[in-house]
Amino acid sequence: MIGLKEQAGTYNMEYNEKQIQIIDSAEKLFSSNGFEGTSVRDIAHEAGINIAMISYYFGSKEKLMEAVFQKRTLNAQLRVENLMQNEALSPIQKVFTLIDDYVEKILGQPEFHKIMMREQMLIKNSTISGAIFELKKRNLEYIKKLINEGQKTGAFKRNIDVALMMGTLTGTANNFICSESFYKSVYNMEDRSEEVFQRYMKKKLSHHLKTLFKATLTYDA
Amino acid sequence: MIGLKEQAGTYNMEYNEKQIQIIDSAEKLFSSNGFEGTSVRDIAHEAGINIAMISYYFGSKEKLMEAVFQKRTLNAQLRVENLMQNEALSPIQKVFTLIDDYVEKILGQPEFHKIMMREQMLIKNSTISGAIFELKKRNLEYIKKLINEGQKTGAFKRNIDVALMMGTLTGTANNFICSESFYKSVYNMEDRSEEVFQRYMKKKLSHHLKTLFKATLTYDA
Amino acid sequence: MIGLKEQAGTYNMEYNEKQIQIIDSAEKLFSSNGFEGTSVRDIAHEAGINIAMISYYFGSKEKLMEAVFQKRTLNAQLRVENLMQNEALSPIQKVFTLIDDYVEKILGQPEFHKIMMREQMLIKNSTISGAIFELKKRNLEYIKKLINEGQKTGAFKRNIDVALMMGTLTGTANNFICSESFYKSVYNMEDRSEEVFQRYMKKKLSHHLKTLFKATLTYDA
Amino acid sequence: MIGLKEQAGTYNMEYNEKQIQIIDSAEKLFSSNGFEGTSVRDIAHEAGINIAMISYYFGSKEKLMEAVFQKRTLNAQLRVENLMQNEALSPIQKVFTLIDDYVEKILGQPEFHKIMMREQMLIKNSTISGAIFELKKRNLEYIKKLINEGQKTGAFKRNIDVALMMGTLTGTANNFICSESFYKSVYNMEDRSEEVFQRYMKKKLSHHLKTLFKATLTYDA
DNA sequence: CATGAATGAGTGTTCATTCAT
DNA sequence: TATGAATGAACACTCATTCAT
Repeated sequence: MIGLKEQAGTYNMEYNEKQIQIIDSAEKLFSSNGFEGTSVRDIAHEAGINIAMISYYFGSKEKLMEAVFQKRTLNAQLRVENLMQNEALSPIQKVFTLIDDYVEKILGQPEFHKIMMREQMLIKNSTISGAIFELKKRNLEYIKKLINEGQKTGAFKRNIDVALMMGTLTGTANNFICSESFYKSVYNMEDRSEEVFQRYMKKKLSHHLKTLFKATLTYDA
Repeated sequence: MIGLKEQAGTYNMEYNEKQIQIIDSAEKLFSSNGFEGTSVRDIAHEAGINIAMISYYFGSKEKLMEAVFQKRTLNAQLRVENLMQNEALSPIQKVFTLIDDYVEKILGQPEFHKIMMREQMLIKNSTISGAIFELKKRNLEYIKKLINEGQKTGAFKRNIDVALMMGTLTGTANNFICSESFYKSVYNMEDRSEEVFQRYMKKKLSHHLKTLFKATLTYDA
Repeated sequence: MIGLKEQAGTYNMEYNEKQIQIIDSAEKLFSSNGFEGTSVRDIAHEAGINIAMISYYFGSKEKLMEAVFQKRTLNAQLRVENLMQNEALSPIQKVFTLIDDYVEKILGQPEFHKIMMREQMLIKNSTISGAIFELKKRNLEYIKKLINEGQKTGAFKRNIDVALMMGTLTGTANNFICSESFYKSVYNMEDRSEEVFQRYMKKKLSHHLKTLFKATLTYDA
Repeated sequence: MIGLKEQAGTYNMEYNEKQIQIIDSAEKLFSSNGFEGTSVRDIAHEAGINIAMISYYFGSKEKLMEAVFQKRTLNAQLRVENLMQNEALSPIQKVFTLIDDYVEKILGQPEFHKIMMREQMLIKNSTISGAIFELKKRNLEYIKKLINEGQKTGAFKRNIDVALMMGTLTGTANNFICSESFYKSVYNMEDRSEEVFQRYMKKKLSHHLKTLFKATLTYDA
């Protein structure tokens, strides 16, 4: 309990092996079965630890959820910021990089993003949904700047709804991870390994989004 | 229990007043609080009926969920079929109609679509996720035909990934209903009535998707 | 664990600083929230020591309780013995001194006496309730002697039930500490400091009991 | 649950057989082992009912406690009121009746009064301790009137602290039920049946208190 | 000598469901 | 047909205690 208070809310908290085990198991189960659909017993069993440890380490099931969230969100922000400041890339190249990054991230960690989606969907505002809100707002600002850049140089057309474009990016990717089996069937890849399928889809999804964005950002209707 | 077996799985089942009350309450609560986050007691209370009625009428909480799903999905299919057969519309007009239809439907019944999303996300295949799968497959075939039509007339370019286009349509719309409060904030409409905001967003979202689709379908990179 | 066995049951055991901290915190919390209502975590936190120390020093929560009891009871006995042997006082003066002593003791350490009351009430015989039993028996004998003295000199009337008189003394005082807020309200002293109220009540209670005892011991019905 | 709300707080609530079983078992166990020392599982087992029934019928363990309290307190008040209005009795006769009543009640239901004592002792104000507070206040007023009556007729002396007299009455009786085994030993009645001992002690305790009160109320120091 | 980590049994409560009527 | 009563399993969480260091 003592350790708990010291760590709560900090970003540099370092988890020990058991805590990481718990967080990973929680991530997996939350995203498979939902927050409510996952019991602390399930998590403890999956992680191979005693039930009481979860309360011991994280205080509560919800706090554990927050830990899952924080641990994963941490680095995402930094990457976007760096990209924006890279002056070697043209606006459209930046957009493409953004797409590649996002597709890579979301297809590489589908479980985690499912959790985030689920949290967003809830009406009652959890700590987490608030954090997601802030994250999106920040990202929106960065991307707005990026689009503006392109518009100034004439590379992008005017009248672009950046928020909805962002919604299309995340929405399309989220849609994919929620419908993996559907896409597997569509592309006749039911028998391929998960890895092969994922690599294939990363390419496809990335290409699709790039086409989409390039057309929309540059094509004058 | 007797009535149950006769009804299960049929499409033309007619529900009595109480059953409809139950289904409506269930839809509302499931989408607000999730499937696991909603208790049968909550549903019974919301519907103003006895707890036991739910098991009595629907057999189980899950079966009730299926009933919610079936009731709402029923008509959707017919509309798509009709649209496809309408020879008065050009392919792009059909695409636009499809978009309008979908936006109208999803923003008009966000609760229901949230349920569907949640079900899709689950790993363990429920009856419902299977039904969603089939629904999507059918829709995909229709839309593929529609795109082909356009490609034949030269209105649409080649190399279009219809499945992912569909994913973009549904994904963008789903993303919106999951992030309503985010968009409200982005468009500075926190103080507007729910109705006004919804009407505004229907237009915006529809326009965005049309631009997106027109550019992507017709612009040759 | 090693030190434990040596200490258990002895009367002259000397506690170190930490142990005294623990005992004091335990006394405070036990009397506020009851034995079952107090967790070792609470005690550890109150005492500012590690949870494990309690088991380490005292073996168990119950043994800690016994330590609380023993520490406080130790000196009480000696004072009664001394009083009885004081030949300078008349029987009624001894009774009055006894009353003053008891009131002083019980109002000065209400927490501790609440614990004792609680232990006495329990059906299942704890080590402590046994110790209380013995304590009361010894005290009864002393007081019987005292009353007999007075009866021999004719100062006290015959037919006095000493056990019940003792019950009245302790019962009245105990009743007070269990109903402090009631008495505070009765005497309109809600706003006075705890100290002022306690001093006031010591006087009142002492006077009341003296009147009671004098009347009962000397008044011939 | 529905029935619960209708009944809560009412005085005329009628409990069904199972509810009474639960209340009786709860009373027994609470008074033996304390509130915290009694688990709902214990109560369920003692009452021979399912654990869940306790929450079902009473909402919570605490509410059950309140039910125990309310059920028993109900009639006590009425009896005191009636006694006060009885014009056939002299003040001292009323006091004696009060004593007889109280002794009868408390020795007849020692378990229940132990619960009340325990609740009173707690620092954190429960609903019950509040109810006890009110009960005592009301009773104090009645008894004050009674004493005043006696003082007007000259039967009782002046300068009587009614609150503390009441404290002596309840304190002495409470002390007895908390120390039954002590008194059994004192009066050498360890081998007598519970019934015989109780009858004997009712007489003794009643006599003691009457002597005490008569002496104190009438003897002019 | 001292403690953070860990445990398994226990807590009160809520769950979806079934039973008796 | 309809329901209040009842159930056993499960829930998140806390407990006093022990262990490894």
